[in-house]
Amino acid sequence: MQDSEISPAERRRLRVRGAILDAAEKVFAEEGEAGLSIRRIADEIDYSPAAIYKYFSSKDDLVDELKESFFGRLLGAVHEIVDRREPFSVRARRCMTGYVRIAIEKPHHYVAAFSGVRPDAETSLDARAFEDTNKGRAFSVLTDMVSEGIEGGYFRSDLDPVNTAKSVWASIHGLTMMIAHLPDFPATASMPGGMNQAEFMEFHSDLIIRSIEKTSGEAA
Amino acid sequence: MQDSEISPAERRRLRVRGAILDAAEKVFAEEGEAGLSIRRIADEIDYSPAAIYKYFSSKDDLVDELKESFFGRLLGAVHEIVDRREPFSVRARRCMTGYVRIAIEKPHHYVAAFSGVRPDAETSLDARAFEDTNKGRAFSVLTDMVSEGIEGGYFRSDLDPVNTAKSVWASIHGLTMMIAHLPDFPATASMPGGMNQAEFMEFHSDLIIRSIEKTSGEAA
DNA sequence: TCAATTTGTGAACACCGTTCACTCTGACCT
DNA sequence: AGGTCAGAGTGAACGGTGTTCACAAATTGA
Repeated sequence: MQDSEISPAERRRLRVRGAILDAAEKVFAEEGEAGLSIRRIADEIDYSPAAIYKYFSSKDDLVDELKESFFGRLLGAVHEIVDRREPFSVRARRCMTGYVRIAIEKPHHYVAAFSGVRPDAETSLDARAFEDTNKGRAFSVLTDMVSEGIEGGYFRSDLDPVNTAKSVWASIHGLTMMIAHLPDFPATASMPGGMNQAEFMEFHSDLIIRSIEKTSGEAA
Repeated sequence: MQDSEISPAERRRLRVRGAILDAAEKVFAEEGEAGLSIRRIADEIDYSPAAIYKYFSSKDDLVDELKESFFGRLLGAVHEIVDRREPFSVRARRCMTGYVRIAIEKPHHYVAAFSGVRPDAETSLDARAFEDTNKGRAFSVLTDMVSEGIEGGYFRSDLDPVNTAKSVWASIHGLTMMIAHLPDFPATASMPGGMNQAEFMEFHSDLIIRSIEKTSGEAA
């Protein structure tokens, strides 16, 4: 064991690396991927632009790490909701509204996290890799939630959990993207007394749940 | 009337403008917004880069026109579906699946069309402007469809058409974005016999419709 | 025919991501 | 202690971007 397994110079390296990520995170949150430049980060931490390449092999690499860590926080938040000791019905709802709520706290992050369209698309994600992603893990949480609902008799028993989870995810994702892209999404000028964001999130979640929940007169 | 109201030099101008848009459209469809550059367009039409600025005030302007015209085509296609002489139930379904199907024929266009996040977000769309947009008109078509469903007794009568249309739009939009970003979206390696894209679109639409349709034992 | 408007251009500006030869510092080994 | 060597950090450069501007060429109108 000697002393701490990892030490003197290694720590400095991690500190600088962290500073780069912090600076990038700050700029990214405020101005999005467009406002983020290597030179800008370098200015922020008083280094030369070239220095950053000693810590990240490319800007894409750096940004990927930002996205992944964001999705990690999102995953953690959703997980926390799902694991609560509460009736399934409230957990299911909060799982959806929570996803949207947390995601849109950092709209640029969320949008960017889904913009990983590789031009070639050559077997872009082979599921093995996908499940090693925070995005993949978030999907797993959703699948588990749906499975629990089916097994618990809350959701229709003729539904396939995986496909259902995908559909639910798509619907939630859609609302999130809408709000992220159209900053005052649910608002409508031609309807002054309309819903606010929170109310609409509830409304949307209601509809989603209604689409998969067991109809009243059905056997378990 | 003399001759054609608009003529000799004006036509040449429109022709060049069109050529620029065509070249841009081609590159954009193939390589997305990333691969599109003013110099690239200029090369394609054998003009100097500066020449383009005699026809468009900025690259954003040019791209906006591309997006708007794409959404116009999408709108037209959806409209065509909605206006068909068919039972409401099939029109409603095809309206959704058609939206997704046509949108993902040009993934780059669709994604870009929703990426108009103005950094300041200062009253970005004041509804008056929104309804003058093809995006806005597409939303109107959806609202009308929902209204028709409610009035015809197909959908729950306690639903507000505007908010319901927004929710449906969000869900459809979500699936479209999923497919656009994750090229082989519905696929799952851990589930070999999974649905293909078309099947999943039907499945997703089924769930959406089920969430808003009248439950069996209910009065009109 | 002459003047005026418009179309097109080449060069430049300021930015971008990235690379490379280079210096310098700090750790390690004898 | 001195010498070596990996690594951090840098300035300059390359090729790319959107955009501007003064200027030349062409087309229009009178």
